[in-house]
Parts: sequence; C-alpha cells; structure tokens
Amino acid sequence: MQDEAIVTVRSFSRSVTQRVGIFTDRFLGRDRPLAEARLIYEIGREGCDVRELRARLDLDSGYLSRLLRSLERQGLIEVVPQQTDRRIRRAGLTSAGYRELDELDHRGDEFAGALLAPLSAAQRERIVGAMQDVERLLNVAVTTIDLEHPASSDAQWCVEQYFKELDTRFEGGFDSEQSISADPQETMPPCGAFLVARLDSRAIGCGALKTLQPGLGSIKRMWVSRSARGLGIGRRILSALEDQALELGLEVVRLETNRSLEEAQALYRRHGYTEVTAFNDDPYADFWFEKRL
Amino acid sequence: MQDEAIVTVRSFSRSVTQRVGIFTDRFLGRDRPLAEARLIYEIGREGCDVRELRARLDLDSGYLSRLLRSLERQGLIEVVPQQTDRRIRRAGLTSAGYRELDELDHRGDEFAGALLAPLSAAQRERIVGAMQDVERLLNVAVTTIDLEHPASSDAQWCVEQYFKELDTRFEGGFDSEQSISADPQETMPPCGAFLVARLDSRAIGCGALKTLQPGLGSIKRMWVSRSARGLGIGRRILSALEDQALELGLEVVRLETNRSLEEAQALYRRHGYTEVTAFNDDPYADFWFEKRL
DNA sequence: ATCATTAGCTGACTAAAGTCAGGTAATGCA
DNA sequence: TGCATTACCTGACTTTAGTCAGCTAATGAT
Repeated sequence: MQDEAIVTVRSFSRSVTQRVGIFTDRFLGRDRPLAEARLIYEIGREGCDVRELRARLDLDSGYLSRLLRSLERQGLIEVVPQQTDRRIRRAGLTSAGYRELDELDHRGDEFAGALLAPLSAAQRERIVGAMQDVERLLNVAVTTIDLEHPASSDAQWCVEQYFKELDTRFEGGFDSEQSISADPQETMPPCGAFLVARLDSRAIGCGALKTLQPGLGSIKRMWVSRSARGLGIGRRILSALEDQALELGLEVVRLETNRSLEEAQALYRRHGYTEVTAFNDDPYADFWFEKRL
Repeated sequence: MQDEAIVTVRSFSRSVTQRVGIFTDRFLGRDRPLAEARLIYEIGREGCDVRELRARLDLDSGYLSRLLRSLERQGLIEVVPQQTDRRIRRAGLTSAGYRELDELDHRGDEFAGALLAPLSAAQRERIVGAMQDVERLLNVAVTTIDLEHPASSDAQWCVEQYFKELDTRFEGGFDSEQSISADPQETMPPCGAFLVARLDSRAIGCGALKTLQPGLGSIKRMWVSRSARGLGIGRRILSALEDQALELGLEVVRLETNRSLEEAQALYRRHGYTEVTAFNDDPYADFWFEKRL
C-alpha cells in the first residue's frame, strides 16, 4: 500500500517533469536563457524587490545581479532604489518587458492548449480535476510548520490577520485588548511556543501555546489563511502544538473559542478535545475545550 | 471553461516542476551532474544499447559518448560491442554502478516518502489517485499518430503484435495467410495509409486503410498495445484513418471484426459505424461494419 | 572487392549556470 | 560619530550542457 504509493509518486515525478519540463524549456525559453525568462515571469506586472526575487528563485546574489543587468541592457526591466530604504532595490518591467511577459504568457497558454487538444472532453475534465488535486495536495505536502519567535515579523503578521478575521466574523467585532493575553514572553520557550506554517516561505497560518500553571497549557492564536483552508493545515498546527506541549511537560491543554468559528470547533472535536464548563471569562468565548495529552 | 482548464494546466506545470524539480536536482543529483545520474538510471539493471539511450534521452551522439566515457572512468559502467553487430555497443552497470543505482533508487524512495509523510491517509490516497490520472492522461496527450511506411520496422512490429494477439484471442487461433490481405503497397499512398501511434517514440498502436474500389475503403490492422488500452487511442487512430480516407477521396469505409474483440466492436458502434450484412468471406470475421464519411 | 551506410567516437568549440571573494553605499545602533 | 550590518554589485572563476565537423570501424548491398 505504502509501497505502491511511493512507486506512483516516483513514476509521476519522472513522467511529469519530463513532459512538462519540455514545455518550460522550449516554450518559455524563447531564444533567451531560461533563467532570464523565469526572472521576467517572477518580476511580474507589479514588479518585485531584488531580495524577494533572490529568496523566491533561490539564486546567488551575484548571479541574480548579473541576470538583472542583462535584462536591463536588453531594455526589458528597470531596477530602482526604494524610497524608504535605498539599499533595497525594486525591479519592474519596462513597456518592452511587459510585451515580453505578454508573449511568455501567450506561449504558456498555447502550450496548455496543445496539451489538452488531443484529449476528449471527458478526459480533459478529468485531467484538469486531477491536476487541481495534485497541486493542492503538493502544496499541503511542502507546507512547513516551525517554531518561531512570537515577535518575528511573520508571527506578528499572522496574529494581525487573525485579529482582523475575528473582527469581521464576531457579531460585535473584536478588540484584542479585551481578550485574554498571549504576549511574546508567554508564547515562547520555556513557557510556551509559537508556530508558523509556511508555504514557499510565505506565512499561511499560526498557532500558539502558553503555560497557565504547571502541567496545564492553553492554545491560542490558531489561524489558517483563507487560501489554505480545508487542507488540514489547522490539524497539523494543532498536532505540532501538542507535541510542543508534551515537550514543555504539560499534561492537559485547554482552549476557548467563539460560536462563529464552526470549523475550529469541528477541528477540536475531531482531534480529541472535549467540551468543558467555562474555565475563564474571555468575553469572546462561547465554548471551552480540554484535552489530556 | 476552456480558459479555466488552461489556467489549471499552467498553474499545475509551474507548481509541479518547481516542487518536483527540486527533487530531481537535489536528490537524484548526488554530487554528480544530473545528466550522468539520468544516464545511470536509463541504463538500468539490464543495460541498454547506446543507440537506445540516445533515442530515449534525445542526446547528441557526441555528448552521450562523452558522458559514457565519464561514467566509464568512474568505474560505474562498461560499454561493450554487441555480438551480432559489433558497431552497436551496449552499456551495462558494473557492480559499483549497481550500488550507485541502488543509492539513486533509495533517494527516490526517500523523496517520495518525504512528500507523502505530512499528508493524512485520506489525502495520501487522494494524491496518489490524482497522480495516476494525470500521468495516464498526459501520456494520452503526448501520444502522436503519424502516417508511416507500412514496411517500416515499427509498422511491421505492430502488425506482428496484432497477429499474435489475434492468435491468442480467436478460438481456433489465427493464421495471417488465411486472412484478407493488407500488403504494404495497398496500405500506403496513393491507395491507402498506415498509421502508427507512438508514446515517447515507442510504437503503441496502429491502423491501416486500403482502397477496395473508387470511393470505397477498408480499415484493417487496428491494434492498440495492451499497456495503452482504455485511453482512447483506438478512437484517435480511427478518426485519423477517416481523415486519411477523406483525403484519398473515399466516401464509405468498411471493416470486419471477430466476435472475440468486444472492445473493437463497441468502439466502431460508438464511432458511427453500423452493422451491415457480410461483404466478404473473411474466415475470421463475425461482424461487418460500414460508415459513410 | 567496392562503396555507401550506420554506429559511435574525438576534438574544438560555445553558452548557460552557478560559485566565491571581495567591494560600495545605505542604514541602524551604541 | 564610529562601527557593524544589510543589500546589492563586480570580477574572476568553474562546471555543466550542448553543438558541430570530421573521423574510424563494422556492416550491407552490389
């Protein structure tokens, strides 16, 4: 069973990289090195900071610099310093660059059309559905969940998104001041933990753990970005938080949640949490859960 | 609808090549150029003729030669002339080469395992199924159907396979001498056509057309390899033969088939062929079909 | 026996990809 | 103000990938 799955994954990898790789090479690379074409693609219509490009394409700083100079010489891009921090430089397409990107887009569409053309309508529908599944699940597979300093910019950003969402979903809005605290000190070792889920180094979810008293912990700040819901990321964050709790020597974890967050409630129940009577007076809490680890 | 399909295909291509490409590069390429690793893979445990390697990997003859010399110097392979034709040389792994391939295999398994690990059992099942679908349908999409000289080695091979299959499926076996002819001259322009379906330049199916009398043609030698059945290749060969028939100025095409070939019958009926009374005395025919183009 | 063809090899090249050790300007911090 | 850090750049390299022309040996056809 597991063996068969591995054989399938390997066979898939080989055949798809081969079949689709040909596209990337021949279609996208219109008499231009592949790296340059990819760079144009990655800069995109809105432009992109050089540091961001370096991170996304995982390129050596010197190499990227050279590629940018080459595209600049060809009149396809412009690289200008940011106003706020003039060390950071931002690459943007010129009008010639836009045309080039249009052309790349066009070729991509052509390739996709050529791929689908020989298939019957039913086969087309089927392959499209299967591709969506594979892509979605690959995204899940490469999503990482890591311990993070709760004051880091990504962690802060997640919490901000979380608060914003609560504010729109709770009937009377949400004010973090009125809610029970989860300060940086409380949610980092040795008292707690803060986890960030990332896809392609972009934060897409978080979860925090703090110690209430010896052996008893509390889970806070469980959030998954709208784009990543329904993929089991919440479940993985929750499991990872429980692992952290065990490492901190906690035996029981608690959490409270609002009636408007139905998915969260369902997740907790599925994951072995049982409803208990109110253990605090959080003004936004409607349900209280507990689990013995 | 079509637009959405194209967007899906493109998004799939980007994400899969990125995610899976990393594997190919980092896992397979163990401190060795990718081309060499692929070559070891392709030579495999049974070894492989150099010409075959050239065809499969689509490499320049000189380049391949150099790669082989490099692997030979590393003691991983041996290249020896064939006994029957000493121009043709066959590459095989040495025991060190075997170990290397084992290692590559192991890394591949590891990669696949790592990919599946974060997924739940249900997700794993789903991605494996979707991967199979995508792979199968991509194979369909890149299958080519081309006009071919009926005496070419691939065409002959297909006909041979076809006869073999008939011999096992017909109750009393099959003797091509007793069957109605379809000689090379009859199944090539200007009288007819011979089509070969190929996947990765390997023949996987065929079909022939010959002119019986002005305006009237006959379809013969419809065969699809067992490994490629159920993918609509037969349908595509049939359509392509009809296109050929139209180009040859034929208005009606006929064909006869045996009762044991149920899939074929079903295909003909689906494709607009209607059963008619026997128009010949082929000893193996049980059903006679006809279609006005 | 002669000659064309096939299979593979070698040498000489180019382009693309990637690495690494410095360098400079801008910024942040004590 | 001075100094460390950050963001990016340049120059000098290596490796990998790939192309092309011309060569040799084996084979097949006549």
